[in-house]
Amino acid sequence: MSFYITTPIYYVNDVPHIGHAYTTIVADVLTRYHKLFKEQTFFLTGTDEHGQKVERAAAARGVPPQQHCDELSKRFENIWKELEIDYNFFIRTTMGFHKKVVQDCLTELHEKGDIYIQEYEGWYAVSEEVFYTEKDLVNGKSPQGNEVQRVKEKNYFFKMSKYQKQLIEYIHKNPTFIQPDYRKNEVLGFLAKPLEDLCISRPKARLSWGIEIPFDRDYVTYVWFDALINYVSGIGLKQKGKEHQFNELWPDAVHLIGKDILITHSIYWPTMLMALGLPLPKMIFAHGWWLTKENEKMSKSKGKAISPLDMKDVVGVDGLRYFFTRDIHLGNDAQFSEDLVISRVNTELANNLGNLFSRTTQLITKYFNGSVPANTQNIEATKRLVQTGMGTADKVKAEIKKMAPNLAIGHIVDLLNEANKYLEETAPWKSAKTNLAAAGESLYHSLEAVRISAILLSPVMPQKTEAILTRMGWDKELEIDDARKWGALKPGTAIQKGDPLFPRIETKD
RNA sequence: CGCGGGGUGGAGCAGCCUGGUAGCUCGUCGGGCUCAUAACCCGAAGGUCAGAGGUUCAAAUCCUCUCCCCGCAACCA
Repeated sequence: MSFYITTPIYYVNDVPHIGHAYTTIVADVLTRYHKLFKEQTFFLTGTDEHGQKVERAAAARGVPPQQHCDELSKRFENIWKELEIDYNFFIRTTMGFHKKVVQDCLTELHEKGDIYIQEYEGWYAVSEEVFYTEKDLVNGKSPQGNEVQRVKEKNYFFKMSKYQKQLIEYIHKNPTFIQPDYRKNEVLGFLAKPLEDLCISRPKARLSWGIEIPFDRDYVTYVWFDALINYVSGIGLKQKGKEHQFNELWPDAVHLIGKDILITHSIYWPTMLMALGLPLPKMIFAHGWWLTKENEKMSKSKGKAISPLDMKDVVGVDGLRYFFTRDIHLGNDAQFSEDLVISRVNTELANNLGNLFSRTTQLITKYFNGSVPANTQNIEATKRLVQTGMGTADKVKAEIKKMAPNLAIGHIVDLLNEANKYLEETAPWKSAKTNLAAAGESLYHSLEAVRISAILLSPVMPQKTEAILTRMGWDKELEIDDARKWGALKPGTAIQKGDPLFPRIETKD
């Protein structure tokens, strides 16, 4: 059992924004969880680099398109580094091996008869270099108001329609193939109408920045063929020596996407795979959007106040990762604002986790010379806490398997709440004066709650949780089994005091 | 009749598929504690679940209709 997750490849010309960051962070968090579960994982992301926009942007700058892409692609790689994204491979559609795989796929489908050439007529706006259909035209001109002329052009088409019936059957037989369920219904609704075939080429005369069609050197392939293939080329399809890796990973593939590209991923891509005789990915999961407080989609024009990515400077990278994972039910839309981020981070990270850790370590320092007290279980309340704590790891795992990281974190927060209550109930700051053993017991178990929570939160906040665990002398490689074992922390271990790991963030007003 | 999502105490949401005392977080109010990052703990107020009709012993939950928000609308060379 392995876990292979992909993000879409981002259009290299785009400035990295909240949407890119959200998808990528969620993919990273899920990957790290599966690693914690000791599964083989593979996380693929990258950039989509061909097409007219890139060609034009490069020309406008007076640089070769490849150089333009090299520079812009780096912006994504750099920001992923900042956001602690730990991908296995960063694919770029301009990489040689990828082009080769795309061409091999095109050849295969051409030979099979699933790609054919056909002549079309349309209205061409010379100044814009864009084709329009009859219904696009406004008063006989392009939507931008430019002159259009009638032009004929030949292009290659993929026989998508041929696989429509097969795809519908597949979706019915595999109810979790497209998630959430309501997205599956949306796709089935789309498939209720006859599919048209997919145009997959552009003549070089109009677009040269693309992958050349191997059986017709006057054309390059366009968008979908170039881009979607990355999901299989990136893990070794049609590459010598990588067959094993490909076969191992591909059937477990999860495509994490935004809901805007649901149709391309749930219809174009599966039919392409069917034509290529490849199995379909295990799951296509479409997530929702972050909206403004007014429930509007975030856009550059509207969100001028604060860039969501700048939130990492306010709440830290781990704080932002926590918010993205915790504050939204994967699939749905949710609101994003500075207030919401700060509030979530303050209540759950500063007040709940940070403060619990802080009070526990300070009491241990004060009454036990900074070394972990004995693990006894004589107090009634201890048993209840242990009971909750032992079950947390499996609850977290179950929620992650259901693609519900927000609920997974919810179980961890529950444990932390329990621990805070426990501390209140057992009041070691009082009992230390009359019954040191009882105080030690309650501090030991409070600390265990923190240790287990930290291990279980490590996929979400790699840096902060490492800092917590280091302070309690826990330097093992993290795995979920250690979060199942209540009492694994060795009595006598030295605890380091330190500054608050999650300082409260003060709001301006 | 384009497709889809949503309308649940002041705010943000869960619950709806598989009907059966309306739940969570924040906020508000009162109390406790004082180890801790003005944190932590206990308690309270506050909702006829957008509206109407229907099915049912029973509906936020199923069906029908209406109103209101919000997205998407690929391919279309």
